[in-house]
Amino acid sequence: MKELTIQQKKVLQCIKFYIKKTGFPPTRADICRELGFKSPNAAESHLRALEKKSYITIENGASRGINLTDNSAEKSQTIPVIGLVAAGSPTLADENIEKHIPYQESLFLSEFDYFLRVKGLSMKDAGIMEDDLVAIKKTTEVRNGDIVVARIGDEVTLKYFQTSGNQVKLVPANDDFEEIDINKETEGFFIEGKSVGLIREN
Amino acid sequence: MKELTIQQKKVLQCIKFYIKKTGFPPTRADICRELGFKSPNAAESHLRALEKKSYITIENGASRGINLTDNSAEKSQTIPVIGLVAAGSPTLADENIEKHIPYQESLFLSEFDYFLRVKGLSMKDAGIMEDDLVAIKKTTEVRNGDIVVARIGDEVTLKYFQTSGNQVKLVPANDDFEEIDINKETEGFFIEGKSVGLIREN
DNA sequence: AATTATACTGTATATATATTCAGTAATATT
DNA sequence: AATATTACTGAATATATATACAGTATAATT
Repeated sequence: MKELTIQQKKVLQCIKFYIKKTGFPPTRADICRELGFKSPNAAESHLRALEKKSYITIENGASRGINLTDNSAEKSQTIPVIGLVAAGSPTLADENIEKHIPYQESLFLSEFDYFLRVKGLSMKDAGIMEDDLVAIKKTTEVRNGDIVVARIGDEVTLKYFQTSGNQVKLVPANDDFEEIDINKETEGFFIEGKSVGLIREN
Repeated sequence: MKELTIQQKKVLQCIKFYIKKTGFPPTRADICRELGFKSPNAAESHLRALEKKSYITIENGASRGINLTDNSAEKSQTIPVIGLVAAGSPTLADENIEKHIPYQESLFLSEFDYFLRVKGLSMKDAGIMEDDLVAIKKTTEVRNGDIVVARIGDEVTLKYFQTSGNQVKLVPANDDFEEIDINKETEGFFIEGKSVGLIREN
């Protein structure tokens, strides 16, 4: 995917905004009006550049024949799914991202940043099963009873959160697993976020 | 909402299809080509009729200035959420619908018809908790091991499905509940559909 | 040093498009 | 019985629109 120049980005944004506002794509003249160009050819050449870099397609001869490609879809419209591997941290780096799911505003009651693919059954009694997608909100502000994503060094786990004073308990929802007792100040210990929802795809 | 004539419905469908296909609305000539009219005025007058009945708006003077109104949006774009009450059947009748959720094509691996709001913990060990939303596909073709929505008279339950011969077992995923044994031909017994996914909103 | 891409203005024009007017005809409503 | 609505054909036209051509200028690439 070729990089866009600042002006080309502006034109692409203008097209998206125009479609959102009116329901149909802009003419060359519309783009000029929105962006302050004085010649329709300014819009024309930007459009051809965007076409060349395949952010749009242009139906030749048709009025308003601009079509956004899949490429040019808003990135913030999709949510990454991250695999929870035993000895890996759920970062938003590309290599950890399993796939993207189209974004949906009202899917859960609160906002969230990514989905975590669950491995293992340590939260079974909380109704969280293997391969479920847990919606994670990135935050360090968690309360007792929250289901949190905790990192201890390279290990990342999903557990109930319990704290008193400087001690933290990470409690599994499965008798076959043992709870983790750790000091808040421990090197490498970190709360990545908390669960705000769940999706099971089966 | 005023009723549309058959021809007006065809024109509205044509507009929707054209936008889906090309990304921008049709011209009068496009509509004529699609529907076999020989005069652009045929399209024009249908458009004005659709405008009058507020299924579309028309931006005068603009080419392809047709805009679908909220009225004309496809109803299937939202999914109903139905409450699973102890002594009530999950029908799609208005009084049973709790709310609507915006539709999302790729949310689960297969298609589904509605969400069922879970009451009780009879499927706890399958990771289905109180107030979860189970995505239900309406079908009678279910297999052993599927989680199904079964109706027995006025009662509706979510259970594992097991069959051999003419006998059906509806098995809970919780030792505190008892399994139901029933004959396929029993009066009032019906498989409403099966679970194909789950959402937890907490 | 030559070429290409970016970023425009300004003019011109073929044609794509909306839209009006004049009809015809069948059906529904008042 | 008169009027309005639906459902078109057919022709005409003003204008909306895409698009080419001629320039100017700067920055990046080969």
